[in-house]
Order: sequence, then C-alpha cells, then structure tokens
Amino acid sequence: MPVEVRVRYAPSPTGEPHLGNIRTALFNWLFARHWGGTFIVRIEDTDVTRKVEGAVENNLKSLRWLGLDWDEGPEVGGSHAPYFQSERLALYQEVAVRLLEEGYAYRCYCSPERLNEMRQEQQSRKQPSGYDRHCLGLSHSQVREYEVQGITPVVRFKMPLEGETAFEDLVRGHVSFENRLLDDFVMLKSDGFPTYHLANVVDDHSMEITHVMRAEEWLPSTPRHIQIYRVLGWEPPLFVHLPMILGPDRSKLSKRHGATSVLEYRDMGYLPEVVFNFLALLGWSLDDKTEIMSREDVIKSFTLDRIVKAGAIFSMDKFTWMNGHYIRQLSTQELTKRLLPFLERPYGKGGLPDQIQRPIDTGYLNKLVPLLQERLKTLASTGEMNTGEMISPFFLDKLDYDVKLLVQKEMDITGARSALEESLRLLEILPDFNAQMLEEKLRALSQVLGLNTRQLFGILRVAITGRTAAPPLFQTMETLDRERCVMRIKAALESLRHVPVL
RNA sequence: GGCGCAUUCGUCUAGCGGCCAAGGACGCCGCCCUCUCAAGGCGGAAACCGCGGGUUCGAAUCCCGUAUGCGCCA
Repeated sequence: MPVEVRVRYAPSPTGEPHLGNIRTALFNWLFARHWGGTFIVRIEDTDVTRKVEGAVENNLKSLRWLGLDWDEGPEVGGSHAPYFQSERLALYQEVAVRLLEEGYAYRCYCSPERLNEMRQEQQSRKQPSGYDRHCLGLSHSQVREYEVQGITPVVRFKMPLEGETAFEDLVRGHVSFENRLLDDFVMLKSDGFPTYHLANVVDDHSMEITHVMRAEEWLPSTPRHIQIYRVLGWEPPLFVHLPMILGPDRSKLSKRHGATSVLEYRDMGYLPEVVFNFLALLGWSLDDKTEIMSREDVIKSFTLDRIVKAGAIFSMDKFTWMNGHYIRQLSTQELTKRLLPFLERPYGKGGLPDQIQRPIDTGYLNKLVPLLQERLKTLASTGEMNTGEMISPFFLDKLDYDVKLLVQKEMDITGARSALEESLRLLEILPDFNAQMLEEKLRALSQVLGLNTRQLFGILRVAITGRTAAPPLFQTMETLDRERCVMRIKAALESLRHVPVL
C-alpha cells in the first residue's frame, strides 16, 4: 500500500459527535494503525455561527473514551500545526488571492436577494440551478461602485464549463461528474472565512494527507475539491467515501432517531470496546462469521477492500446484545470497577436507592457481581430494571412486600404462611448457611410441605428479594447471610399477618 | 427538479462466474436446561439475491436498462 499513510478526522465543533462521525474517525484511525501511518485530528471551526460551546472537548473526549489516540492535533501538536482552522485563516486567504490573480477565481458582489431571485427563476424554468456568473465579467467601474456601496465580496471558484471531473474512489471505483453541471461555488465568504471546500483542500494538502476518508455525503462535492487541486497544481489525495450510518427509517442518522452521541451511550452503560467492535462492523466486515473482535484483531485485518458500499442501519438490538456479551466476558473485578460509578449515581438516574451510603463497599459488591453479571444488558440496566434497582435488595434493610406476590399460584395465604414459618425454622437451625446446604434442605422441605420447588422457592424469593425476578435464590441467601434472611422472612410473615384470610 | 451513490433474510453481513435449491450474527418462534429472570444448548421460520433484458455451457456474482431508496445542490 502507500509508503506513508496520513489520514485525518476533521470534525466541526457543532455539537456532540454522533455515531456516524465517530465511525468515520474509527475507520481513519484503523487505517492509520493498520499501515503504521499517522492519524490526525483537525478541528474545522470556520463556521462561526454554528459553533457550540464544549464541542471540541466532547469530540476529543469521545475519541479518548474509545481509545482512538491521535498523533497530531489538539493537545498533542505536531509538525503541521496549527490544527484549528480558525488559526489558519491566512493560509486560505493566501490561496484565494493566488487563484484570484491567476484567474481561477473571481469576486462576487451579488446580494442574497439577487441570488434567491436567480434561483427561483431557474427553478421555474426547470433549468439546473447554479450561480449565473453575473459577477465574472464585471468592469472596473462596476466593481468600484459596489465597493463604494460598502459591499464586501465573496470569492467564487471558476469551474470549467466543459469536460468532466473524475476520480477513482477506493470504495466505489470510478466516479465522474459533468463540469457544466457544477457551478461557481463560493470559496471564501465575505467575512474572510473559507468554506469547507477551500479549507479542506488547503489543509489536506498542507498537512500532506494521503487518503481522505469521509462520509458518502461528501461525494458530490469531491469534483470541486479536485478542481481546486488541479488549478493549484497540487496532487490530490486518494478519496474514500464511507457508507453512511442510517436510522431505522433508512435516512441519515440524526437526533430525531434518539440517542446518537457516543457519550450518551457511554452514560447508558455501553462499553467502549463494544462501541469500537460494533462500529467497526457497520460498513466493514472481516469474513462471513467473525463478529467479536479485539481491537488488535480489527487493526490487523482492517483493509479498504472489505468496506461495504451501502449504508447501514444502526441496530440497537444487536448493539445491546453485543454489550451483554462483552459484559459476561469481564472478570468479576473488572465488572465491579466499571459498575461502581453507575451504582453510585442517584437513584433517579439508575443508581442504588439514595438511603444507601456512598461510597459503596467494593468488597461486598464484588460478591454480588457474579449474581448480576449474566443478567446485565448494559452497565446501567438489565433491560427490565436499572442495575441499582436490581441489586438494591442486597443493600436495603427493609423491603416493601407486595402481598400478592408472596402467595404463589395455586396456594392460599395460610399455605404461604406455613411455608414461610417452616422455612424460617429450618434456616435458624441450619448448620452451614451456604448455597449448597440451603438448596438441599429447602428442597427436602418442599417435599414435606407437599409443595413443588417452584412454589416454595417462589415464596422465598419474594420474601428474600421482594420480587419475582432475581438472581438465583440460594446464592442470594448465602450472600445476604442468615441474619438478614431470617429478618426478611419474619417481615414477610408480618406483612401477611394483616391480610385477612379470604 | 438536477446530479451522484446504493440495492442479498426485518436488521448487520458472507458471497468477487460453477463449491449457493445462498452461509453467519442479532431479533423472532419452538424445545432443552432450570427455583424466577437471565445466560447457555439445540432446532425452526425468514432473502426466488429490487425488476427486466443481455453476455456465458453456466450469473447473486459481468454488461445494459428500469424502479426504488438515500445523499448532495437548490
């Protein structure tokens, strides 16, 4: 492949980077790492009006969270600094002036009103829309007149009227556009800021970018970029247009499809390695079966020829499945560590009930984690309930009982009471309070009581945890210890006491 | 409206002329395991490869057209 690979991720700081942006970043990063190249981050902050506070930081944060380290860019600097376009304005202006002098560009004084009118007329006449070159042949006196009026011009690029602009896209193959259908686009705005077209060409060239990998939505503007390279006598980079990530309705993924920002997924309890793995598989695949891949695996096998051409819908279901899969692979200790911040959040945000003291006892949590592990879909939730809710019975002193739950199918209150009373008696005298012993003796008890295990264990489960869905009963009891189990069964009995026998 | 790109199970994908009456995964359904919920195991339904023409002994795979979707410009 190329002698030296230099690629870039060039976000504009207009909000939190969403999955599509990050997938683009990931592919660039993977490509660089695969070939031992350089991964650059460049901030495209020339659109002052759309700038959002904290957006740069969110972009960098997202990259760091996923472990996508950059070799040049904000915070780390590099030989091609600066990496903020707002600090490179002189460069763009210089190029604009050069193109002006060489006749490849011209100043345009047209008002938005005139452009609008022009567009409407073109539309009504069903002509292809585009700038009509009104300002191309302006005389000196006309120019002077505009200047006197205080109009600051934009700079437009003079597109060739004939021929076609073609290139080999590394994913799509040969792509071509007819020049006569491309209009004289604005390169430099009247405030002196460049448009995307100018800035990205100037920067990619001066930063010696070898491969421009970006989303497919940029494909239609590529011929413009190529024309700029051409008149400047610069060698254009290779282009790689990545398939888009789509929402469930197949349109470009956006906020109206729900959560799209990577940081939101982080807060929902998705693992960074899952985002990495899953995103790598949206638009790229290794073969017909490999899905779970370490980052080293992906780097090793990431090549452009395996990139898919069509857009892909982001499937939340599969994403969540993969997250659960990764969670189950984690060591108890690692999972405990990752769970901690989620559990320490306020109850309203998915953490443990607020009356439970923070910080949480890590040693104790460590004992619970194995009971929780295979039930988690995300760090924050089992799908049915929040993680904090799920393990709250292990932390609370008192549970609220729903009496209806205590009385199992085909049983009455009297039966439930005696089952609890007999269990209580048994637990109090059990020589060893461990899961194995508990199971053995309680099974025997169910026989004696003439109940099936489903019924007895069901009642006990509700008495012990307050709910019908919980981790395995006997391990739960062992972890809670005898004293607390006894207390809870007594409490359950107490709550049954006030219910009249029907 | 113009231009461009795309088109294999609901979804992500494998497939680069014969190995495909199309394979894997998620989801779905059923069974098993089982103290609940999960997890796991096994099995199933699910794409006539958008459609129509070619090329070829042979096409999901190559070519042309067409439809649809999406993107960009407006």
